[in-house]
Amino acid sequence: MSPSPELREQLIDAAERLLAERQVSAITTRDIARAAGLSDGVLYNYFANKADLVVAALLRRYEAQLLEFDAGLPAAGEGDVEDNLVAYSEALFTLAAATLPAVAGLMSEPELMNRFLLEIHGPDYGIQRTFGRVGAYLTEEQRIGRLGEFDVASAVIAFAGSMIALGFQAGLGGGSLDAARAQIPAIVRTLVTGIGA
Amino acid sequence: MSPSPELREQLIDAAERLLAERQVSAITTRDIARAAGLSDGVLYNYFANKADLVVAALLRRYEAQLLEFDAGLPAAGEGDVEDNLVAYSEALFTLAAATLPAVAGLMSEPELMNRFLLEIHGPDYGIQRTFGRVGAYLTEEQRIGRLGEFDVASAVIAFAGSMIALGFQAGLGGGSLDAARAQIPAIVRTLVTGIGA
Amino acid sequence: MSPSPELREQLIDAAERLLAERQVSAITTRDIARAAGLSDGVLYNYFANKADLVVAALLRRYEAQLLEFDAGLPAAGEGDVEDNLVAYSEALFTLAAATLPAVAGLMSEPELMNRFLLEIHGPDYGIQRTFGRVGAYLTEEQRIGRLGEFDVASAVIAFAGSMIALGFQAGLGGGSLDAARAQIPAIVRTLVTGIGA
Amino acid sequence: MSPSPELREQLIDAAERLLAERQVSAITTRDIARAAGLSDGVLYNYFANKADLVVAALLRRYEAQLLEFDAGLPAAGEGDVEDNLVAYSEALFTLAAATLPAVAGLMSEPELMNRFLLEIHGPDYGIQRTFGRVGAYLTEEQRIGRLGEFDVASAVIAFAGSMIALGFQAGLGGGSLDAARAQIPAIVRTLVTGIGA
DNA sequence: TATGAATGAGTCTTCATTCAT
DNA sequence: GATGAATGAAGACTCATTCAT
Repeated sequence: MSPSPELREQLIDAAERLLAERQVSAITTRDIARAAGLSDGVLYNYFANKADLVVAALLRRYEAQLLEFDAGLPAAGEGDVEDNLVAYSEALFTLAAATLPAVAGLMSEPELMNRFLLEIHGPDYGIQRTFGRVGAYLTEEQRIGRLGEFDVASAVIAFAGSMIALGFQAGLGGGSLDAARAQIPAIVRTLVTGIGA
Repeated sequence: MSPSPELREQLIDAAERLLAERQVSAITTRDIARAAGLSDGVLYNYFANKADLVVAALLRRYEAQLLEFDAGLPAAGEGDVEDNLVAYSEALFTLAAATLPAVAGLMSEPELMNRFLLEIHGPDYGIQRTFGRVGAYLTEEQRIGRLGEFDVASAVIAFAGSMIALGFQAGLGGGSLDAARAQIPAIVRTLVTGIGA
Repeated sequence: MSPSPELREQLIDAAERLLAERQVSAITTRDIARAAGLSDGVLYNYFANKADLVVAALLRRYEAQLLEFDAGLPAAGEGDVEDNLVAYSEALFTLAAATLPAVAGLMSEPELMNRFLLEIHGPDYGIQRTFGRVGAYLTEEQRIGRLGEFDVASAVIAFAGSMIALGFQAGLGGGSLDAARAQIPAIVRTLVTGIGA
Repeated sequence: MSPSPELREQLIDAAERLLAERQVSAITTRDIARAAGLSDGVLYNYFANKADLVVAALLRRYEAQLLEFDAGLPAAGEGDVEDNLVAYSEALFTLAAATLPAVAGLMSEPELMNRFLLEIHGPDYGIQRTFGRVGAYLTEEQRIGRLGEFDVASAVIAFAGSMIALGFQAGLGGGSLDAARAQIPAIVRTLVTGIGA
């Protein structure tokens, strides 16, 4: 039907779509084929096996979310520091909310998990990049004196972790993402001022 | 053989044990029966289906970990505040490291996940209780002036989240738990002082 | 239905029966289950996989044929030597005709072939036993002077080989086994007298 | 690309090559197409189906081996009779070693087997020709008195069968072809002198 | 009530064959 | 005629669940 082999794309798209609604283990090769409007066997014309396709879809999904993460992040030295930190935190929150379910779903498939982590652990991917972006911002603001003395690595964990916890609460508790997002400024405030006497 | 239905307990115990080493999806009803030294069918005399048994086992497991969490936490007003916060953080970290894999494993079985969350969202369970414990400590220290002004709910998220992120890093990156644990004091320090100028 | 686990036997029986009419590769697990009047999955309650069941069936089949081979073979020193050699040859022919198709069918499944040969290469099985039986007879007749000087190993190959070739001709050419069997005395005669001037 | 349909030949060549290394059942149409440097579908422009192509390749292969068999066989009346018989036997052994695996492989595909046998049973092919060649030699040597009185047909079976048995032993027992070949003179000697007292 | 054998739907994967370009 | 992507039937194997004993 399609003249050129963009069926590969169709398959990845379909898998990506399904990944957005269900866990990996709840998606069958037939599901993917159906979702792509293709027959059962096509998959194996483009991928060695189900795992290969799923990893491709996960990477695509992840990459898209990373791009979104990068977009529109404020630069150090501009605007209000705390506002900027809120912006960074919101991006982290969005990323966590979109990424965690899929990553968690991977835990039931150790093989997939390993494949995925292997692919993702280049310098351009994932944790490195995300945390790097936040760390770079904090470092720079610190250098120009708009933030105090603190351990940047610890701060990155605190920011990322808070957003992950917020995402978890929303994801698990069934609460809305928006309600969770509303808590971000207060959390940022707390991280900025500290809780010490 | 056994006259009284403590087979139910045996089954839950066995399932709990298996849950400690493998993901839900990698555990078959036969595995559980074998581990319990019982026959394949008993399960259905005490539980409607596999899901019911697994949920029971997860709750048991979770409860045990919560008890451990509670044990030995310092009281407000005693000792050094920051030392106490490190103790709380370590307990949170241990809980996260022990709990996250199992919870993540649940994500592949939406039905189980829902059932589990439903059960867990009583006031005596889970996040409420855990967060409550931390929150109570912070509130009390704040009241007696050993901590400053801050939003307790936000602080709880910051502490819990940092520990979750640390656990994630260790779990996914393949790093050791001990290496991760070593970072706790620095993180607590950051949370106490804040990052503001 | 059946009270005791003789389903294992039923399965082997069914496989053996199918093996008598078709090649291994043309027999599906479902075929075997159907033939045994059982459901698709039973097989895996008694065997690790299809190969295990097939090997068991092949061995059973082979063993039965070996028993038949042994039965009624004349002893050295009794009766007419050439008559005895005809009897041995007929037994070899029967064995070859019954065994070759199945063994040949195995060649398309290297794994099965290896498994089968491994099992069969005990001293009590197969070529060793068969050839040994013929070799022992020849050696004894030679010792008591009812046969001349010759290399026993070579003679065994000549006898067995002739019968295999006869079986092949019948099997492949579509000729009847009886027609082939009728040629045995002449062949034995030739082997006894030799073709030298 | 190629204007004339010698693609047919390319396909047969490729199939023949693959047949030399694997069993029929382990060769896919795609394998053949790839080996021929052609596309998956061409096959069906020149053959009704896979079976047709495979049969053509088997015949080609068989024919080549028969030619090789014919080449360099000694003529009756020349040289030493027993040396000549060894030469014939070696040729038979080589033929058996090269042919049996492929033929055995066919047994898993009854349809192919039948087609192959049908084609092969012309007077110019196969057993007829091979056996005929050996038979003709024996008959002639017998006529000129260099061999004794014996039934030629039986002798042919004895020679061919011994070589087949030797090939089987080597093939199944895992022994080397050379080791098997070394036994040929002793076997020929036995067939010449006979085993009678 | 406990047993554990039997069930059979469901999973991934392979591959001969077709057919639009 | 040649291409090679698409098809879909079929195969081996797993496992939650049932039920006769």
